[in-house]
Amino acid sequence: MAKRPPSMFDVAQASGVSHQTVSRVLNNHESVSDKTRAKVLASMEKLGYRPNLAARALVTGKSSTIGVLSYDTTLFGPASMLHAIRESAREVGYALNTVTLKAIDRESVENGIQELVNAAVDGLVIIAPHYVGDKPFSNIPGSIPTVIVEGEDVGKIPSVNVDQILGAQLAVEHLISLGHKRIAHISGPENWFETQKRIEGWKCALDKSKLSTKSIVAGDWSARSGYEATKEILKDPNVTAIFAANDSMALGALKALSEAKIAVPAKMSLIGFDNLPESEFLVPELTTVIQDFQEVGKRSLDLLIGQIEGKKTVTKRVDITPTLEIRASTAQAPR
Amino acid sequence: MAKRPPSMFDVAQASGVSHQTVSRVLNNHESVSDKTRAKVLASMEKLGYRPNLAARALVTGKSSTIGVLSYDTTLFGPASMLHAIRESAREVGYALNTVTLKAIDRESVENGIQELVNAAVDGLVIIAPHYVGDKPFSNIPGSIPTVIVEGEDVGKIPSVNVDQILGAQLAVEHLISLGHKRIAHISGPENWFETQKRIEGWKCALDKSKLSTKSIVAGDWSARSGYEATKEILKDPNVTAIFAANDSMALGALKALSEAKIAVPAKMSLIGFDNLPESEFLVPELTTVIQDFQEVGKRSLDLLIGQIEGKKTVTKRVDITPTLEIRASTAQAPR
DNA sequence: ATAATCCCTGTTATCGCTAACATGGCTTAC
DNA sequence: GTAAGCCATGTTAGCGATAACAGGGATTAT
Repeated sequence: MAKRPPSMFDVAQASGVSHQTVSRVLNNHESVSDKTRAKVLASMEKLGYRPNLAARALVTGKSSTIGVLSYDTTLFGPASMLHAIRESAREVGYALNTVTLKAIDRESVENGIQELVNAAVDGLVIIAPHYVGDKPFSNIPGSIPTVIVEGEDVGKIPSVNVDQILGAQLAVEHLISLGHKRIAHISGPENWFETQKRIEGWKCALDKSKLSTKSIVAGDWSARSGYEATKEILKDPNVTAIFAANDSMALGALKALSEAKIAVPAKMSLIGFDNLPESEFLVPELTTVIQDFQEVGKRSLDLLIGQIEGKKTVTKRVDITPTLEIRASTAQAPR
Repeated sequence: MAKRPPSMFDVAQASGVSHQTVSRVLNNHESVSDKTRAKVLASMEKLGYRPNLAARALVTGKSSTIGVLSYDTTLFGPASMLHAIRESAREVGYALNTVTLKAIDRESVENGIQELVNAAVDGLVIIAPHYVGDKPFSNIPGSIPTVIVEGEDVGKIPSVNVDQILGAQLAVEHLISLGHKRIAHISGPENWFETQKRIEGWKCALDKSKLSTKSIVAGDWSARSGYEATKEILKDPNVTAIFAANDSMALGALKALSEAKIAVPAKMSLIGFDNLPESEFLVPELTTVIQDFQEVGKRSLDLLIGQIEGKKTVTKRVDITPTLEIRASTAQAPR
């Protein structure tokens, strides 16, 4: 009843060749005559042959699987990157093994890495944009190709990064050009690289224009935190613009501003980061910084595959440039 | 240099036993003396031994991998379910192999299934909530345990479903109880089960109250489509409430209403579905129907594992009850 | 005391595939 | 015409684990 699925030997027998020839056909080896190849392919089709990946993995030592370590995949950013990575991986014949981090301390990250290493992944993509200490990850075997996404490249691991500082600068300079003098920032959680970089870009832009007042409140990326942070910021009546480190927090800010009866953008300009699909349909349409998550995911995988296939020219670092999308939530500073 | 990782034989040698004893220790086989076990465990630790999963998969015929077929994982719903499934799977020692569907026709679904079957998954979770024809999926080998999430159980495949009809009824009845007579519906894309069920619930609730006017416009789940649909709906000045089939479309509706200078909820009540994390921070806070995606994911996996481990009592169908979350976007119908 | 039983451990075969080497027929070169 | 070379194919040997059976020593039963 539950008979085994056909193996190479079955195919070999059915087409009157050796199993090795079947293997050669399967791997597109060149020295197989067209006639034999056709015969074998026909038998495979007829028997419904499917190669046993475990057997192949065992003998080649390659699992054709890429490990991805990521933080909360229900967030738009990670979800988008993961999606792009998955698609790209599929195109080149790799499956994904994803481990999701619950906490963001060093130990969790190393445990996650260990788990993927144990699963014998051929390569590793680490999307764990938190600061977890100065030391490079100790438990990535030297033999496993790795790419870090949106993380500081401790050690010499190739990485793909969006230029967060530039993104923040674009946002803040836009506000400055509209005449805003006091521009508050709702940042992300402290131990994220993205948080630090965006703060840096914000500060840098303010400094360039000799604006010394830097009011900042930390959020946690959630709409709720943006809402709370904004209430805090509003205690300073001189603030005329808010730069939120992501769109969700900007959305929360919008609510707080609405409750305080402060019109956006007439009395307060607001700018976000990420460009959620919904952001264009907020009231008012949210000005934001676009980072192309798809591109980040795709490039990460390219970089990783490059390493795995052992290309000579290994790029050490890929930078993605964010762009400013000006919509209706930013306007001239009120006089 | 690139020396092989230690195998069972290395561990066996280091601890002076046979490789089979090492295997027994690894699989917690009972008849191994405590002394031997300790010795072997020590050697494993010392050598940094990691079992080769490919070898195990080859001999046991089990890959310890579960295949998940899903549609657009950047959407909140699928992403949440996937997350829950992943976590639950990890707890019981299974990895996930996810294939994402680009299109929603029958062929794509069957191709996706084929891909996962080829990858020798031990079980299959299909999150493909589209209507793809009456026939059961032909290419799921009878031997592969399967669970369908949010789909019609064609054939006899166990499924996990949120009671979408009930959810829609809760929403619409809430509007009716507030005195609304003309309640428009922005539906999802036609070939989704969820779309059909929510339409059914909406119609059913209207019928119960003898409200015969049923204006409906289809969207595609996106905020943009909700925005467009609402502009269409507003051509009928008698509509006083809109039931959107998800929160994103409700968000788009909010924008269209704002542009038309129709106050929510004073002149128009609005209700969504899904409860996005952001929905509570929209202006006004969005009344919505909560479906517990986490629970759906978790239960799906439980059901699948039950089948895989061959439990006798196989539940055929799990129903999850949605709940209505009343917030500020719904109010008494204007007189 | 001898046989039966059980516990623990070892030996051998096997899973399905690829790598490496072996072989045999045919072309090419001198 | 024979050596050399090449192409297409076959043969053998593992990869690292588990399964099934075999066996030896201690304990228990007769």
